[in-house]
Amino acid sequence: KLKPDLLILDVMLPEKDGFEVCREIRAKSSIYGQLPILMLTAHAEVTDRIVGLELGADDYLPKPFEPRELVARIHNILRRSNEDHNTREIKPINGLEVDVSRREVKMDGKPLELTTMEYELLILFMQFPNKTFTRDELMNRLRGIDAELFSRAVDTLVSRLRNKLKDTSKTPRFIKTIWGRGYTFVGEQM
Amino acid sequence: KLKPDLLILDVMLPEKDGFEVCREIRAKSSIYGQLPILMLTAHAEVTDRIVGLELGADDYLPKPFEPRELVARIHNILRRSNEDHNTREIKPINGLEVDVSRREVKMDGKPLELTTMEYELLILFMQFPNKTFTRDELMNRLRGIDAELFSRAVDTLVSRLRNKLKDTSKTPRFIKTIWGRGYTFVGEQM
DNA sequence: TCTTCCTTTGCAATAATATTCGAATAATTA
DNA sequence: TAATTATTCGAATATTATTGCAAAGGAAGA
Repeated sequence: KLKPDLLILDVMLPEKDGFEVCREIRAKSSIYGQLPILMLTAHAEVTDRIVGLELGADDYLPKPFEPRELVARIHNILRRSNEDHNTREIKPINGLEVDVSRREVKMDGKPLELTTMEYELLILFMQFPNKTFTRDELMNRLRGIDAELFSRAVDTLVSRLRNKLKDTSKTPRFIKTIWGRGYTFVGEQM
Repeated sequence: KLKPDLLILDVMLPEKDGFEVCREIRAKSSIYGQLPILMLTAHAEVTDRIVGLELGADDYLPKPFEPRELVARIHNILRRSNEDHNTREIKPINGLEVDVSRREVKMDGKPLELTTMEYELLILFMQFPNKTFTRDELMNRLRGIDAELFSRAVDTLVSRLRNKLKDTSKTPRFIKTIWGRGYTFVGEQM
């Protein structure tokens, strides 16, 4: 599964036009509700630009354009969206709080020092509590597509994270092993 | 005192041009370093747009423009920059005091001589204690341009600032390295 | 305005660290 | 018992710290 940082959207599409796509994405406002959108179009008309921006595109670039300008605009959007992106909250679960913008993790109020991978793994888990991830899935989400199938790297990582969370596989407070399948992060208890 | 939310900057100014102003704002003043800037110009040249965006303007609108488009763009920029981009107090932290109006820094009561960059870096840090900045972010806010991705300039700067603060990376009193991510200025201790 | 001197800053090279992977081994579960 | 998972440790990899040097920038004086 892809996790896009930015959508470059051409207005000229075979089925429906880009405006429609843009509106739909913004309207559904699910996971991609805030996905930065850069509209690309041949129409240099002013009205088009207005429509594009009002529909919620983050920027608008008429064709033909200079590659350098495209790059500059992409940089610009990403820089801002990273700041916004960081605002996206992860709900505290079971005594664990994560502040993404500060890259700070607290367990029972005390700050926790995590390495890059440990941190990434944790926020991935916390974004989808109770979802069972296979090792493959985790590998792909954490490192891209080049997952070694027979690697026990994930186990190692989970082990280290558990260790820092003072969690154990036998009586898991946070990360539960789903035997023969993968791992899951336990959400709220009842 | 003014607390602007947005700066609309005309490129055609009597003394110096808007590009210069934009660059200076982005580079010199960390306080307004994040102020959204909308550049306005008669030059419809592509190169102008490139320059404007690379200097850190948030958007660019060539004259003549439709009032509706201006409004749409303003909306757009402000939506993205909901965060408080306004001046923040710089509170003394852990023995470090900064008097912005005098451009004076004191550590444990003794004055400290910092260069421009070191000073800017420090007040940027102190405005957002405990926030983790990536190198990119720091570069953008300090120099106002999209810096080379693989430059270690920030490391150098941090190293020098640490040196003057008598700080070390191993047992940081002020600037902590977040491995694989960037740096953070440690706020109040607990 | 030009020149000179001094400071600052970025870059590159190198040294120092931290992290991550994968194999080996121990432990656990079906 | 056979499979699967947990943990540990060293090697390989990735990232950061520091320092010297040259270029850029600024201030002061001619």
